Amino acid sequence: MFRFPVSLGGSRDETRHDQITPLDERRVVVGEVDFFSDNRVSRENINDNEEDEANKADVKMESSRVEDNDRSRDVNIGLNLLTANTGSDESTVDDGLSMDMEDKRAKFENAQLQEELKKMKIENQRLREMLSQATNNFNSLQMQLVAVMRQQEQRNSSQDHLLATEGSVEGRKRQEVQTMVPRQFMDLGPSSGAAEHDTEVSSEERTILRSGSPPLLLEDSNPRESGKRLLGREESPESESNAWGNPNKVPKHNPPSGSNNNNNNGNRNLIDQSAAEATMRKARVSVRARSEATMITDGCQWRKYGQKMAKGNPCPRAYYRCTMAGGCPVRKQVQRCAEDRTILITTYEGNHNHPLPPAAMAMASTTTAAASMLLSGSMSSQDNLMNPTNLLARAILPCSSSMATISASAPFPTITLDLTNSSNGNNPNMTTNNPLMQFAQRPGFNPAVLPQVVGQGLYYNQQQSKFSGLQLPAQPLQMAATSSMAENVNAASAAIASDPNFAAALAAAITSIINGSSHQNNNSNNTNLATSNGDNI
DNA sequence: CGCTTTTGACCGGCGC
DNA sequence: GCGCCGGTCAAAAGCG
Repeated sequence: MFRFPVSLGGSRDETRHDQITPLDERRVVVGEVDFFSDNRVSRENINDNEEDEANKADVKMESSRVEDNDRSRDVNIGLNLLTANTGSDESTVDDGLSMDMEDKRAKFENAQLQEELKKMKIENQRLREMLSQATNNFNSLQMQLVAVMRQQEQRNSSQDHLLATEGSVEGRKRQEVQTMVPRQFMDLGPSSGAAEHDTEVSSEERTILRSGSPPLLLEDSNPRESGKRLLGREESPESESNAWGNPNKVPKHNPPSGSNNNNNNGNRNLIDQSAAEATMRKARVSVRARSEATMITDGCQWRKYGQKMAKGNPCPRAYYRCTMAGGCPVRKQVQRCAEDRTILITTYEGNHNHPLPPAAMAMASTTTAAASMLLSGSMSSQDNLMNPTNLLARAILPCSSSMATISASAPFPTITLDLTNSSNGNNPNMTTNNPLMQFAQRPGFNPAVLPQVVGQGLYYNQQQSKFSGLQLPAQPLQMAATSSMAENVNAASAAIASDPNFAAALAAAITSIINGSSHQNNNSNNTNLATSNGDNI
């Protein structure tokens, strides 16, 4: 087991430049875009610094707490064993033993003690991973709930008018019909020029978009159903083999559950974990950023294992694998945008199965959160990963019609975090409705640093073991309950400006996007968060 | 010498 | 069945 230097003042200049980890040193690539380089963070932002301090303190508390736990474990274990030892010291039976024997015994017991300690640490690690998994699941459900609430709110507001003008029975019927066929989002795609976006929209996707929406499944419009499905998916022992260990055998779609009935508790968690990994493997998080460098610096250690020329793009696509730990399933693809070669598109897949340095944690948390968010909707249907009722699609597509594409045939759901921020000027509304963009558009704020801001919020939460999920509910629900856009904006802004908990800010931001989408159906033609499920590289 | 990168071969999925 | 394509493998080369 190894520990990374916990330098959570990641957003401060001096820490970044003075405390470069050995890994960082090894991996410095000339000209890389360093998303997490602190000189990108405006020091004018006092709040950020204050939050850093606060989080630093929190993390310190956490680590000290962990140490305390370890100590307490030590004490407990030690007492048992040492008691025997002490007893032997006082025992008249052992009086005849030489000091040499005592010494050997002490050493032996010390070794035993250390062994025990190791086991406990491993167990502790395992428990933490389980807890993290549970948190992810919770987040997913939370997001679904928020989206459903928003939908209902939308329906209610739109139906109020209908009910006022028509008979109540007629209105109720219409409401039911709308509930059954929530296809307004898919319709937006082709009509709003999704295909014209750029080469990120594959020809396949264009075909799909032109050919119209695939049949919609109804389950996802029902919160209970989707929740059930989500749980069913997560609890189903999808596949025992680690998808990453054998990448070629990763099923592109979830096989029917029940293919494996090995449900003894010992394996259950492992199975759930591997199933979750396989699930996360399928979700991709794509980050677009302007960069002349060959690769962005995300704090992780990558090894290139392949390069291919992708169709429709003169720039080669490079494949990287995380090498920070053996068997880490995380991979990423790096490719330049065909239309604008200054844009570097990095696509992440999978979850790290090892501790990460703070800088890497930022991006990892961001991608994990995005993937979880994406999967919370898309994966709830076993029949079709890209069911258009996909939560994220529902949430985001209306306000991102020019960027978001949806295809029923593409293998992997992908969420795109667009940090190029190239067309903000075209849509001033977005700057007020999207707290992420509010962040990015602060004076002196480089949009490329966005993942750091978002990611560290999650990171801090995870490090505090309080977990973002446990803190997410308050604000998203609160936000979803408000119907006024101005309130949303204010709440989101306030959350970011004053709340040291960045995860809450993230939640507010996401919720704001979700809420904002309902107000921007007509005039929004860009966003910094888009979904697609094809290879949009 | 060990690690990383390069690059052609290979494999599986998918459409025709 | 065949070809295309994306993704991965693995041997060779490069590098410190």
